[in-house]
Amino acid sequence: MSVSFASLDTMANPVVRSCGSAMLYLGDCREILTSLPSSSVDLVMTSPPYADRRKNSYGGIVPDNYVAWFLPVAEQLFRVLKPSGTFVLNIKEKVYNGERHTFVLELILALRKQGWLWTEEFVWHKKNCYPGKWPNRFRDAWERLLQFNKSRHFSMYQEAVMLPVGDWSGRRLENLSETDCKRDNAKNESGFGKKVANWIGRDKVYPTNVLHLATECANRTHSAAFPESLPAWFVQLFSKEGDKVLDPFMGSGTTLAVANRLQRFSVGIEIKKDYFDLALERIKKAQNSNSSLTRQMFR
Amino acid sequence: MSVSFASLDTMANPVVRSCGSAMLYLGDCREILTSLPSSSVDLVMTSPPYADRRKNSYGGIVPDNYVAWFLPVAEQLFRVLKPSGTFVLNIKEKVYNGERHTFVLELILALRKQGWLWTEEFVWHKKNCYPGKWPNRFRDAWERLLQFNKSRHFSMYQEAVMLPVGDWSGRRLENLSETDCKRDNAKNESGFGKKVANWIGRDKVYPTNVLHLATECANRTHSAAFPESLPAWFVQLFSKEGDKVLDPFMGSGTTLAVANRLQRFSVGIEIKKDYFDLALERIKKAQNSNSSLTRQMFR
DNA sequence: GTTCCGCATGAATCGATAG
DNA sequence: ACTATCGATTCATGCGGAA
Repeated sequence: MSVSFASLDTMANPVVRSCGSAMLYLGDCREILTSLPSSSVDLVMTSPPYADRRKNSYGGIVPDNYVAWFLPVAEQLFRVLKPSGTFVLNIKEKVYNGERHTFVLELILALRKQGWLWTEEFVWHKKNCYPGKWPNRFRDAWERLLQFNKSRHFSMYQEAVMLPVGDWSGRRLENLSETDCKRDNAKNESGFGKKVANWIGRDKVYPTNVLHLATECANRTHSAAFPESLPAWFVQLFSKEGDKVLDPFMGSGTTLAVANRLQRFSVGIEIKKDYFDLALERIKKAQNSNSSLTRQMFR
Repeated sequence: MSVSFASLDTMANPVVRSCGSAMLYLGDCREILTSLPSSSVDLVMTSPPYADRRKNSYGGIVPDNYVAWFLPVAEQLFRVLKPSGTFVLNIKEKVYNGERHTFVLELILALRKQGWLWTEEFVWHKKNCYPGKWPNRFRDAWERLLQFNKSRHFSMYQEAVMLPVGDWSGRRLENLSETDCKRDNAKNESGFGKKVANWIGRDKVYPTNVLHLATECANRTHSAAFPESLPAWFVQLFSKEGDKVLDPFMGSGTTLAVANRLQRFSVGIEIKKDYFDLALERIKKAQNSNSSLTRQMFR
């Protein structure tokens, strides 16, 4: 592991840290993105501040201004993304005055006008979503994962995210005792999904556009924005080893840590210093340890 | 069960059949809706014909014209719905030229301009979705269930859709063991794991806005677009016994049959005669038998 | 009567072929 | 070129027949 220091002389207070194959920028992504070369990124995977509830960063964007605020960023993402690349946006509108806000819908329409193709909308089903009880509403247990592309011919590595056959969740598990479950789960920790398939020893099936992942509560150090298995799934699906993954709203660096561990080059940008430091620390650790990714669960 | 004949003298070829507490209209809902009284319906639950690229198919609505086609219907629905009522729209955009079409997004925006409140978007996860394999896309396994209201104060009977543990009797063991595995793996700190154990002693659990239902595809008697448990859930959630439920795109009458069985008054409109006949026959049968609703499964 | 296995069946989508 | 049609692909589910 090597840590070096670099500077961008076009900016006022440039801070860059590289750690292995990861590069972390501290600053406003609207600025920093302009310094990245065109058509150099294979996958942009990000969960922008609003979905993260990080209201203080980026001046607390109110939903009505969200589209206008996001479009310049998206324009840069379009530029730095390879023609065969993919842009995955994790977002979910909140309730305002009793309604779901429409800024995500408007964002999709605006991005298309910008030239993006709205290829797909994945659903992330959060199994253990935030608890709560309201008289006119149930708990929100899903988020959008919007897939955008520059071209209809983009890179997709479906085999990398294949699943054990559906029989696994049905009859198979029924016959196993509880101790069997525990034992096999322990095995799974090192395998990141593949082991599960081998465990059954049967054919694999392709997943759907619905992702079943539990939100991680295990990590105490940072408020888990999303589980590692979420970016891991998209990193494996839309990039291969040696590709470059970009997260312009890095946060605590979940996407970067995963991309790094999966042998991708990664670029992260974060405007808040405490998050930046957190992410850097995390990448360093990931660089050293062989800690495994959390097991993914899809159905 | 009584079957009577009525006529609407404002229309050219009016056909109405009433069967018990259900009333079925044969004709174009844009016309027939105008004959229904204002503020008389508690729940509109419908799954309109999807926009389709084939002209021969039902309705033959081109996606680009979908919003313009739907708005007059929605205007009438707004009129006939009670202020405390709810409008649930089951819809999903298909892929056109490699992209998800945006007409659903545009429809939501247009409906809001019409005065509707976009209260919530439920996700119906179709566990057994249509098969297929493509180089750039996975199978589509979810549909939208858009909830619209006239007012922020609408009727909602959450207790009616709470998930009784008893309903799981067939698969409870599987569910528990599965969840136990996850708990052990996640080392959950928030007490979520304990909750799982409490489920056994607890009577009921509130659902989320994600519904897990399989499509009833190969049902010999009738192959419905959606399973009965889907409308059953919303009928129970947004209406009570003696309320009036309307489906302006009745199809084979799944929603009506369910509403009828749940002691609601129901009104169905269908433009195609073969579907109309099918629905009528179905209501008659439902009127006679005490067949239970398909078991619902949420996770 | 149970359980198990085989089979038809979908609110799908792409790419090639035909008009 | 642009649109309509068709074949190939794929998998959870319910039903019927077999053990």
